[in-house]
Order: sequence, then structure tokens, then C-alpha cells
Amino acid sequence: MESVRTRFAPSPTGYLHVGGARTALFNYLLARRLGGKFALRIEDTDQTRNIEAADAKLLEDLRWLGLQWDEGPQAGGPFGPYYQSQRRDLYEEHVRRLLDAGQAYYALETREELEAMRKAAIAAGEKGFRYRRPTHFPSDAEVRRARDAGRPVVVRFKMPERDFVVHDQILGDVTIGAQELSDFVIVKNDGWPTYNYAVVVDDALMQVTHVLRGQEHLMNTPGQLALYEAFGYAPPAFAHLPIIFNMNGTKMSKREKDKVVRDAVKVAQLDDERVAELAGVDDAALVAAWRRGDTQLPGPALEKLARALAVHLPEIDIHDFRKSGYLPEVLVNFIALLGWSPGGGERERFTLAELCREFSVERIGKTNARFDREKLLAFSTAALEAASAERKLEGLRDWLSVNERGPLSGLDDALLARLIELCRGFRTFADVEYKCGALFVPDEALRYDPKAVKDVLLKGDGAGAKVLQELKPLLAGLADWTAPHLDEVLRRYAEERGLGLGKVAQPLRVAVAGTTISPQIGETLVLVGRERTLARIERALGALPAAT
RNA sequence: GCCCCCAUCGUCUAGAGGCCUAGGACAUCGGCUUUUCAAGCCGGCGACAGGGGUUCGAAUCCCCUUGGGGGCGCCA
Repeated sequence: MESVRTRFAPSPTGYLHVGGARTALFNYLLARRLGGKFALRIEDTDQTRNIEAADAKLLEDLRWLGLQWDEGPQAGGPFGPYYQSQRRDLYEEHVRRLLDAGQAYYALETREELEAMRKAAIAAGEKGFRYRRPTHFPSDAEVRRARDAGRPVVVRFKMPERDFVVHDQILGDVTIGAQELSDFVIVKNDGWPTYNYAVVVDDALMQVTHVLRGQEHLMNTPGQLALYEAFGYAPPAFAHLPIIFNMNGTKMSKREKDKVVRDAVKVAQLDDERVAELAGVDDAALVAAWRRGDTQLPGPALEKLARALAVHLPEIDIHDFRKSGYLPEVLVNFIALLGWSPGGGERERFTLAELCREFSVERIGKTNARFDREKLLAFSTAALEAASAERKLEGLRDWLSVNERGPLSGLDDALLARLIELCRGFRTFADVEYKCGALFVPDEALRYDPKAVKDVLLKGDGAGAKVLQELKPLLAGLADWTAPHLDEVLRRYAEERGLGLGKVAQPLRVAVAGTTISPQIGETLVLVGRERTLARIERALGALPAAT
């Protein structure tokens, strides 16, 4: 029996997004489960869409998730090259076969002509437009003349005029009628193969046995099956995965980020110039096109613009989640459950290794799923709680490495590990900074949250401020600046004054952290240190409106 | 518009004719705990889209309706 081979074949248009990650994961899991090979192939045949170094980002994201491929870029393998752009001779050779056998032909229509035909068909009340096979195919001489004249030349495949049945592993048998099929383009005017054609040549040559891909590819399958037949290759088993949506029901796509920012721009009523300035781009045409919704802005520009407008970009790419502070194993676990379920019991926490053992195509569902970030957050919280100290430190350092310098940058491992401990119950690594960041900011850069100042220091005739005044000498005189001792001293002070500990700890917290959020008060003061604690109390008191 | 796919709590799902008074998880609500933010613990609310069949019996099978999604590119 021949061994199982799966593949993930993304086009390098940017970071790996959630949908792609799940497709990659499922293919990886299937290969692992069945003891086969998982290959990675880069589909970079669209010269207009390729983005510089996007494949490197893709590889990094895949690796970060732990989905190591057995064959592909950087890994090599017996069926390379693994970039479609380097396989052109293979495609040409196969087209030759089709052309010689009369199973494909040249077509010379321009895009405008096709568009006109499309319009005419609709005007004539036909149901949808389908390319009609010409009665006469251009001769070699005509093709040459067309090329010389700069007219487009493509190659179309002669689609057999019959129904096709896709034996889908998830959906069952799906019949697509002959009237839905037409002679599709297999070689573009620029000489590169189209997806529907290259994917067949590559999967066949790479001996792929199982293709797990998004359901948006279902209707492509008949054409591909026909190509397998034409070449005399055995088709792989197909399984079309349900699609992943956002919670609001919109498709989870990279465009989502542009949309969010575009809407913010609209609300802010910014003109093109201002947008270009904020985004740091000097291409006026690009900005205009982007505002119309015709194109996407480069990642960095979009992020810059989003920051300037103070809008949160939705997490779409795996890299976004990494930057938000999730552990890769959390994403893997969560994504695995989008469309697949173990069945039987009630378990839903799995490591990658466990998934490799449990996964099966039979247990993939048919219904589309929504990506619930709340549940992801809950998974993250639980995973962080269960993770070892080493794993958490590693995760925090990774998070720091993909984010801009912040208050936690540059802290040593011992201190970072300490912070993690103090943040028990945190949901993502970003929470560690949220909770402890202020303690490591230079004193002069510390910001006081107006609401916290008002509620904790000023309220009740400045009761909080009064506590701070009294605490100042008390703290200044302490010889033992350790968390247990500080807690004890504050507890005693609160008792003497007949106050709840909150009435004492909160004012201190606001003075020292600028907000009502920080680790346990004793620990907080230790992290800030005696000198800076006293200085910050002084500064907080000084910044208050005249005491009443 | 045409073709195809799908349909269980708000969300992810378990369920493969009687084990279902429909189970779990997240969210939500209430309580406990409490020096903040979280976390944690206990409890509550909450679904078989609708209508026809088939059957002794249907969330499970069939049909229709409705709703959602995908496709109809020289994108992948």
C-alpha cells in the first residue's frame, strides 16, 4: 500500500492567516496520524500578487505553530522544487502533452472581449456566463501573429462535456452538472499556469494522496478531476473543510483589517493627504484606491495608521495572535476544534502530539464555524495556568521579541519569571505588561489615570491622599523592604485606622502604578523599590489638585 | 440570477431511530472568595429553523420551505 502524502500549498501574499493555519494543521495531522509525509509547496505563480519575503513569514508562522513540514522550502525532498515559480518547465511539458493530444487549445480573446461576451450572455437572459468552446481553434501561425501583435494568448483545457462526481471525504458524493463546467484557462497570457492547472500537475508529481482544503475549492474540483484523467494520473482523495468566520458572521479575511481602519478613517473624516501622512506612504494613488476599498494597504502602513487612529486591528493572521500574547499550542488546540471534534467524551484540551494521535477525517464536521475569541482567551488562560514556569518564560520572551520595545523589554529572566508568577490567572502575555508595565517605566514617564486618581485619592475629601501622607514616613522608616513585611505593616496600619486593607492598598497602588491595577501590594512595592516608591508617592501627592 | 454545500443553546460542539427530561466547553446571570485587575469555586438561564412524511418510536431517515455559506476570474 502506498504511503499517505499530504501538503499545504499557500500563496505567499503575507502572513499565515487562521484559515490557512487550520488547513495546514489538518493536513499535518492527517500525515502524522497515518504515518505519512507532510509537504509544503509555495504557490507563487501570480506575478502580480507575490509579496516580497512573504514566504519567509509563512514559514516562520508555520514553524511557530510547530507544524514542521517533511518536504518543502528549507527542508528539501525528493519531489522538488517546492516553489511553483521554479517548476515552470514541468507545467510547460504537461501543456504540450495536452495540446498535442488535442485536449487543450489556444484562445485569443482579450479581457474586454470576454467581458463583452459575459454582458451579452446576461443581457440575453442566459443563466450565467460560460465560455463557449469555439468551433475553430487558432493555428500555430495565428497564435504567433497574435503574440507578435501583442494580443493575449492563453491555453484552455477542453473540459469533457459530462457531469462530474466529487467523492468528498467530508461531504460525500457531490455531483456537478456538465452545464456548470466550461473550458477553463490553464496557462495565462504571461505564460504561467493557473492554480487549477498547476495544482494538478504538482499534486500528481508530488504523489499527494489526500487533499484537505477549504470548501471554497469544491467547485474547482471537477476541472481538476478532468485534468487528472487527461494526464492519466490517479486523483487524490479530496476533503473540503467548512469555512471559518468571524463572530459577526463575516468571512475571516485579511481584508477585515483594512475595513476596520477604513471605517475609522471615514468616521474621522480624514482627507487622502492626512491618511497618507499617518500611514507613512507617499503613494497618493494607492491611498485613493485603498479608500475606495479596491486594495489593501501594506501591513506596516496599516498598523501605523491604526495606531494613529487608536483602532484595534482584529486578529486574523497567526502572527497577530502571537503579538497579542498567545502560546502557539493554544492556537493549535483551538483551531483544531474548528471543524473537527474528537467525539465521544467531553475533552477539548489537546496538545499537538495528542492531536496527531486522535485526528481523523471522519470526525471533521460539515458546518461552518465562527471564530470565538472569547473562548480562545479562556483556552489561553487555562493553558497558561497549566504551563510550566519555563514554558511561560519562553512564551513571554517570544512575545517580547515580536512586539515593539515596551516597559518589560530588557528585564532579565529572573525578573520576568517573577512577574509571571505574580500575574497568576493572566490570560495572555500582554496581560503581564498590562499589569506590571507601569512599575518599570521611568518615574517621569508614569501616567496617572484620572479616574483612578479621582476614585481612590480624591474621593471622600481626599481620604486616599491622607493615607498616603501618613504612609510616607511610615514606609520611609522601614528597614525590611520585603513583600511579607510590607504587607504586614500595611495590615497593621489599616487595623489601627479601622480601615479595610483596600483603603490603604489602593491609594498606594495608584501612587506607585498610576492605576488601580498591579500585583499584590507588597510585591508591587518591592518591584518598584523603596526609593522610587517614596518618590512616586511624593509625585502623586504633588500632582493632586489643592487639598480640601 | 444559476449551480453546489450546510442547518442542535448567543458561540464551538456531543448525538450515527429508542440510552435525550438533548450532554460538554466558552460567553452570560446569581452567589462565594477578595487589597486592585484577573483567576478560582458553586449554582442558574439557555438549542434540535419551520412544515410535511416514513416508523410502534425521529435531533437522528426522506421531501418541501426558510435561513446561512461557497462558486460562477488570464486569484489562489
